[in-house]
Amino acid sequence: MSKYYVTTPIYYVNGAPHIGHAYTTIVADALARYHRQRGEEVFLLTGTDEHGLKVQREAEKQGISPQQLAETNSAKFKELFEKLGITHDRFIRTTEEDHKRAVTAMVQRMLAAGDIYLDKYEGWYSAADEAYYDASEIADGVAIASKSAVEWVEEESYFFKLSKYAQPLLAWYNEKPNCIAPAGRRNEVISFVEGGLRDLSISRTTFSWGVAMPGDPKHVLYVWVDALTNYISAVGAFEDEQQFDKLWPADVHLIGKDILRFHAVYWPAFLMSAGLALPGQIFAHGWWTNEGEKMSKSRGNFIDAFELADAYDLDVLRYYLLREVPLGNDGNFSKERLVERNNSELADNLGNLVNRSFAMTQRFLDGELGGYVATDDALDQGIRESARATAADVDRFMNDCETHRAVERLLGFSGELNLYVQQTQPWKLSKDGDTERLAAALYHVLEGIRFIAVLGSAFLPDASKKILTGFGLNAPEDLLLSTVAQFGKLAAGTRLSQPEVLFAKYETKPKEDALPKADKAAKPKAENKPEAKSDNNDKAGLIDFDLFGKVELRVGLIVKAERVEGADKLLKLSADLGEAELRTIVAGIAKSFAPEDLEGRRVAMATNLKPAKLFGILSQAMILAAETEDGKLELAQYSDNVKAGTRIK
RNA sequence: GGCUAUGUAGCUCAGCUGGUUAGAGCGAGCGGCUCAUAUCCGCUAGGUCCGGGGUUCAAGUCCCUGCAUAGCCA
Repeated sequence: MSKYYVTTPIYYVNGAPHIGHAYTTIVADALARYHRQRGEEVFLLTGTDEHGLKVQREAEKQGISPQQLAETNSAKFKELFEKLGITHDRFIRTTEEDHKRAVTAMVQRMLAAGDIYLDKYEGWYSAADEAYYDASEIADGVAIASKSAVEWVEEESYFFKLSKYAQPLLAWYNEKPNCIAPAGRRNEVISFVEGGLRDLSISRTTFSWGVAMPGDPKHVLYVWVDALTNYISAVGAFEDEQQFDKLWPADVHLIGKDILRFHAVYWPAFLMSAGLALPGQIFAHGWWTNEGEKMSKSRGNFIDAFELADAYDLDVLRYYLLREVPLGNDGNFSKERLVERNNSELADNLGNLVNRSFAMTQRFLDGELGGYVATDDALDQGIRESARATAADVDRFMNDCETHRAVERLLGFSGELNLYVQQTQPWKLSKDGDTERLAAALYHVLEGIRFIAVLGSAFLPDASKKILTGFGLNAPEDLLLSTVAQFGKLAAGTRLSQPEVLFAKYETKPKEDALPKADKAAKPKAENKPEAKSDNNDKAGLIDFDLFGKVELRVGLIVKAERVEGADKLLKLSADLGEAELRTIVAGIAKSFAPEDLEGRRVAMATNLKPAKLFGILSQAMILAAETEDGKLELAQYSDNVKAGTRIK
């Protein structure tokens, strides 16, 4: 049985998990799930990096032990991954005993190879960055790049003969063109190594929270020797030969682009020194920005991973992250895009396809599936061919870690199935009593849906499960890719049960709260030609739903009301519409209401009308009112149960 | 500053080794169906393929150059 070993980085426990942590881990999880479907023996590794000066200092600050701090923060990551439904096979912590033993053994091997020597290090060091800087990189006592303080340090340190490995590394990059991906990253690494490698300091004497240098315990092994070794310690290096031989080398180390050098240069060099095999591939993915803004500590705009998991359906979040951006590119996390993708691709396209197909089978065939017939019909043949091609394409894309293409392909097939339904028109076949053709058509759609459910299970595990359950396919084997090796496996006589709605639509939020109100309403483009197009629809007096949908009605809480000087019919109102600022409304209702009667009322307002100036006051919404027989006005009113700003539909 | 990418319809992007009228999805407009989560299907966008020069019978697709953006340079 072939195996697949995929890793995420281990996450440093000095901060809260954010979108980046969630992303890497979700990608790795999708890859792992897919390979499990192939029937491979899969090992998905993630975990936390817990040693180092920063943890030690933070713990001192909090008055707790480094171990306690690591414990608490590591638990957050573990909790996150449970929440995200990550199917890791091990969550490793660098404070675990077997890991520490492996680190020691690793260094002993490197010592035995003659690659480690004792020397003195001097230079500018930043504790915040845990990095040394060249004199050219600092100014005014701070590192130019990170703005963190540096200090001049001289200390005894063990060094790894990295310089010795420049040529072997270049040979490796050359022999295995895919060992570093994407290709652009590979070029970066090559040009870096071609520039020559300096030996690497691998120990510190300035702190103690870590694994001791074998034979010289006043030295602590520096972060990367310790951390990188997790990839082998987690699978039994130096201890469980059977497991280690089976799983190592890893097939993919999935990492963020910021730690590329450590993985593409140091790590293979360490492995060469220790006489161990090199990983199959190091894949560096990009960063997410937050609504177009770079996330940074100074901005304080990290997207909290827990909030993300709470805000969106897990399938939708996975889908969005995997679909929006090719692995390796930077991406922009935009709520609007996520909602758009959910609504149009998941809900409208796939969700509705499943819903309509099951419903038709229920209604026209009493929920019972006919058997598979390899019909001659060209449309049917097209679906079969597409199903086959989709399976093949998804497989190829997953081999290349092109999750966005795999997902895109699946949705493309879903679109083809929608088209097929439109073309075969089962409702018409039912009416005409053509049950044979009807059964064949629905069979093809449903079998196509089963392909999507199986092939998409790594991306949309929950939805996939709901669909398969609808077919009565609940066994773990029903997920295997072998079940989509041929078209036509859905058994005759299968009784369907309608799955619940797979993807609910999210409301599209107006989200222009930040803009001045006048600008907001001035935006609609139709304004340039105001009169031209108004009389198309109203011949019949009916309007489209779309048109109605454009009218934004909301519940506004009147917080203040006053008379408008010089106008006996007008009141000036300030209303809370759940926005950052109150809106001003000028309403012609003074004859029916005293200002004090209105304050505190929640009433219906049209909120996306073009603002109008009345008596020099800009009115930014309109109140809905009905006239009584005696000419008084009454408002459309809501109780306190309805929050200010709620959309009326 | 050096090196490397990228710059294609309103938005997000495909366009392999140069070759008929430059594509997709979303958005927008119009029309059709009614099984379905008001969903689905069809038609419509007339875009200096960043600017300039060159190679070629023929260039988003190759070369040079300029501009812009991004990444790497311990």
